[in-house]
Amino acid sequence: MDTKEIAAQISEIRSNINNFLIRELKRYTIEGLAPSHGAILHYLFTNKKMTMKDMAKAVRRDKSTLTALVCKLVSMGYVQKETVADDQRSVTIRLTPEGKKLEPVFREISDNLLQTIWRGIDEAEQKEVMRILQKIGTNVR
Amino acid sequence: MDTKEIAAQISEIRSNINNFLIRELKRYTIEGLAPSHGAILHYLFTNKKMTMKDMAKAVRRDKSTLTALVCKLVSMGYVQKETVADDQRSVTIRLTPEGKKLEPVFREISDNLLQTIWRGIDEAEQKEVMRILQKIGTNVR
DNA sequence: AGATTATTGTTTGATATCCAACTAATTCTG
DNA sequence: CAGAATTAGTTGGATATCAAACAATAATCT
Repeated sequence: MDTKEIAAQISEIRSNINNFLIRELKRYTIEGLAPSHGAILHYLFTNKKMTMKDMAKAVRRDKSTLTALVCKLVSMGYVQKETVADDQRSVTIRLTPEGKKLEPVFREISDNLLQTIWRGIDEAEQKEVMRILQKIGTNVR
Repeated sequence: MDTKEIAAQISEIRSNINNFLIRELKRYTIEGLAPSHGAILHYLFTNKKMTMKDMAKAVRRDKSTLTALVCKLVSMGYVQKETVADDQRSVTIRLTPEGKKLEPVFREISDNLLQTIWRGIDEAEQKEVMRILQKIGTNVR
């Protein structure tokens, strides 16, 4: 494949990964969640509590996008918001008990995805491609 | 970088490429066009005439998305539509004279992008990463 | 302390995107 | 050949996304 098609290839892989995740979420009957919501939950599984600002940075989305995404997670009962005592501007988000129940499902979906992506690609190749992708990432930043 | 972060890395690179293209398009005073419009034009530079169906497949977008994208290009005067004589369902699109003028600009933007992406990555590495990305692409399809 | 500046999050408006339902035209089939 | 099935494109509805404008609070400076 021509090296000129790198952008198209990256774009297609991203799109396929997205579809994979949406399909998997459906399969586990978690309908209506997008990968971005999954990313938020992912961070909450390890962090317990984060401000909107930090989460926006973590999931690399605009703060206004995060407002909408979190709003949906709250309405679905997976996440709750609370204002910070010492800084009334800040809002933290955390998992509800219902949200915590999602962790094993997400872990499994994540494992499935990684196994699918790296199928037939040995560890040395994986490391090599990650190294170059990181370089590309900084190049185009 | 951990191989588990492949999805996030792919996603970020795509996003950065998109931003790069939007920035470049602005720089050349082609405001209001998204990379998807650029992809359509790109195919019209080499193909002269394509049906909506074929173009949707080429740019990997839903046909309804293509309707909207082409609609915008038409309204901006870069593209024109015409129904096919022997199949009244089909519509072909082609560049207007105004649209043809964009070719050198797009060629330059495309060259800039490729040069940016591959900076400091030698040809063997480029080939290797493309090979593995292609494998990933089929894995996750 | 009071005024200015910076930060945090929400709201609003615009757009790309997909899916499902639809229309119109063509092709297939019995 | 007439009815059924397929195909090409559009329309409508939903959503993720960003940027800009805004409100509220905190920090800084004079």
